[in-house]
Amino acid sequence: MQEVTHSYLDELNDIQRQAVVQTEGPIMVIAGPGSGKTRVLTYKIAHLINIGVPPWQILALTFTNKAAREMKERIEAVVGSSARRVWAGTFHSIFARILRVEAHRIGYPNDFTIYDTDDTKSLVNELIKSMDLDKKAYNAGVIRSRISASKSNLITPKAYSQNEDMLNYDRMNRRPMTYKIYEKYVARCKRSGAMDFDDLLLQMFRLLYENPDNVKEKYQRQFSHLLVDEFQDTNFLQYEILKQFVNYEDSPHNVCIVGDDAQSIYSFRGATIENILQFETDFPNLNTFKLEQNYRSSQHIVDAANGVIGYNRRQIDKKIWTDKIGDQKIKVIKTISDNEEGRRVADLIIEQKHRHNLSNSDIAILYRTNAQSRVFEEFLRRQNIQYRIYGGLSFYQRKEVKDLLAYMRMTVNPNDDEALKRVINYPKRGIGASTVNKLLAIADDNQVSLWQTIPHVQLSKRAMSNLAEFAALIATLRKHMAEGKNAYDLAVLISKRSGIVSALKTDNTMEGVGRLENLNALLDGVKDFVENDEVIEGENPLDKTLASYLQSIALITDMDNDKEEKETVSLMSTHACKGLEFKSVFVVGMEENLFPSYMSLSSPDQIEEERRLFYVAITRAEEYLTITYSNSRYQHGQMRFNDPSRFLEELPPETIDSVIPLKQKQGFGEPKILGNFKPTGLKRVKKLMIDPQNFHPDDSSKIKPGMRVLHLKFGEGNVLDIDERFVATIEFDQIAVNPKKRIMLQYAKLQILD
DNA sequence: GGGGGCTATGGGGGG
DNA sequence: CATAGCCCCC
Repeated sequence: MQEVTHSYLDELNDIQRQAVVQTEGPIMVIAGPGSGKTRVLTYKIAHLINIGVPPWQILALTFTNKAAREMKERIEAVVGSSARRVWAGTFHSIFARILRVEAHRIGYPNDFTIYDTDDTKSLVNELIKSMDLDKKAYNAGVIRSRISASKSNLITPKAYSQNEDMLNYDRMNRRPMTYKIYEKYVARCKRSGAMDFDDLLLQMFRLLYENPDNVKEKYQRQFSHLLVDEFQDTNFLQYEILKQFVNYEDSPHNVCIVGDDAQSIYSFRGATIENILQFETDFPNLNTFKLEQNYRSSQHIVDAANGVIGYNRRQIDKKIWTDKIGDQKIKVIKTISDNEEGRRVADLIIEQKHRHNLSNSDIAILYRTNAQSRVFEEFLRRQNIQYRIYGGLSFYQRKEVKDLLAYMRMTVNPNDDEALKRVINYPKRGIGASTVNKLLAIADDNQVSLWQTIPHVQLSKRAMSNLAEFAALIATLRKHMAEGKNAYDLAVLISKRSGIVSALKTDNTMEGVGRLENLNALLDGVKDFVENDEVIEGENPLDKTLASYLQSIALITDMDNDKEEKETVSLMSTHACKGLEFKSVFVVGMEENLFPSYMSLSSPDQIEEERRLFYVAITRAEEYLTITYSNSRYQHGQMRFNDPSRFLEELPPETIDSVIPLKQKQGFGEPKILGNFKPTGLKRVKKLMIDPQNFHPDDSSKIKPGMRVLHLKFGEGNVLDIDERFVATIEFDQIAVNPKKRIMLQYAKLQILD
């Protein structure tokens, strides 16, 4: 009725608009690459808010934090700051947030630890060892993924132990005790007050399904409208949770899923396209919208993508088209070695930048495996081209960072067995494997955490006193936490008291210095967290506890860092590139055994998934697409000779520029590092409005309405109002979107200007 | 219990 | 090639 008055609707094509303005009932949007999918999602949410749906009743589940953040920013540009109260985030982060409030209802502490992949692997390894199993047959990674897959399909340890198919499969692979490891694994996580990534989904499901204190109705009422992005990448469990939210008596089924079967690339972690088909069955009065116009790529790229994906058998019928002008064909380049490939790509980047006036940020290099990034780094560095690697080892996975985080985890939740194992003897305090094994045995007998066994263990005098010292350390840290110290003060205290800092200070090697820098970067990050003083209207008051900090970082990935950073060439895996676009894209390493991966060659389904992955990669390009492959490359430490990828033959010939003949060049000799590049991971790039040197915050109790003040991040502004909770409303001059910020004076760093 | 040096082994994508 | 795990010696 009022839709005509909303100007953003003019920015949509007919189909997009129909999908946006239908605000009731189930909707499915099949969205080809570059078809304005994000635009539909964001405008749909903006539209819901405009017609009066409270933002906090909207739940939007995305695939990455980055996608959620961008979506929120774009909604905010349309409807203002109320957009921030939309529940937008990844499945994992949204459910973690809910579980922080509700976990006690299903037998977990609300301050539960989140185990990352390393933690779970270490736990599985420990169980394999303690059960005296052959660790060749029982590969921790394989067992871990069996457990993960079981959870994702709602198969409990009990169901597993009664499932003849799964047992047979394990027997055939000479690991019949897998079910037992699974059972012990679950018990261990439980008594450690820990959830792994799958638990964030599984326990969320349990919470809704078992429905203690009618908690399900609470969330069904709260979330009146659900939206799911990248639905093709959801697994069985995620879909079951979705249905728990949506299916109840007289439910309006306000659920909108957006996805593209052709871009389903995560079956290895349980994603299933079946969910799309199932959705059509489960919601028969569904309206389906197909977005087929591609606004991103030029004709040849779209033709190539259509050509390639046509080789897949099963797919939802659609035809992607574009009216973008441009006769740029796809370049396919063959090189003699992986080194040569790196050099050619770097040279071409220089050339493109000059010839087409591109900047670094217009360019991406996409590879199948993260290990391929090395040669490109090397040559980009030589050419003095700024770059950034996304993915790979994230900052939070570095050893020294994990060590300090483990102490923080122990402080928040001392029952966290994995954290305890990590730090009980780091820095060295004379508590070795035999002591830990004793603790493990007692813990197992009594089904308690390692921490809880400490008062009961019998050891030699010396071991006892070492152990008592460790326990006292943790108890002291916990005392400080109970006294209300904020996360930063605690983190500094922990880094000193634990001895981590002094241990690293004695190491004067380059590595040691780097580690210390990383620790400081971590502490800076905690400081950042504590000093963030912006209040989001209607949200809980700012929580600066260590537990809250740990929660805030548990689910961030390498993709989420440094969003402000520009002017770098992006290097990332083909998986990580989903949802992004660049003027110029290089898809490298197009060889058999690499892309498609040798792991996928035996199964037609997996080859099809590799093809979809290639489809995703090439559709990132707006204007220039360059594909390279190499005659030879170092793989697994030795020289390999792979054939060109089968996917190259599937590119329609008329979309390809003549294959550029291989040019032999002399080698460069020893690589010379030209400097001026930054190591990845430890940067903390925050846009500051002013030079911190010139910033001298005043006592915030002196701040009064009408004053002119300076804020480190937001710049100059006028204090409009201060309410009874000492939250100031300040309008900042240089903030374009929503210049009025709510700042909690308790944490505020403000300098008075007049 | 700690540390150094050697051997064996595995090496995909990510929340 | 990188790392985990093992053995041996202190």
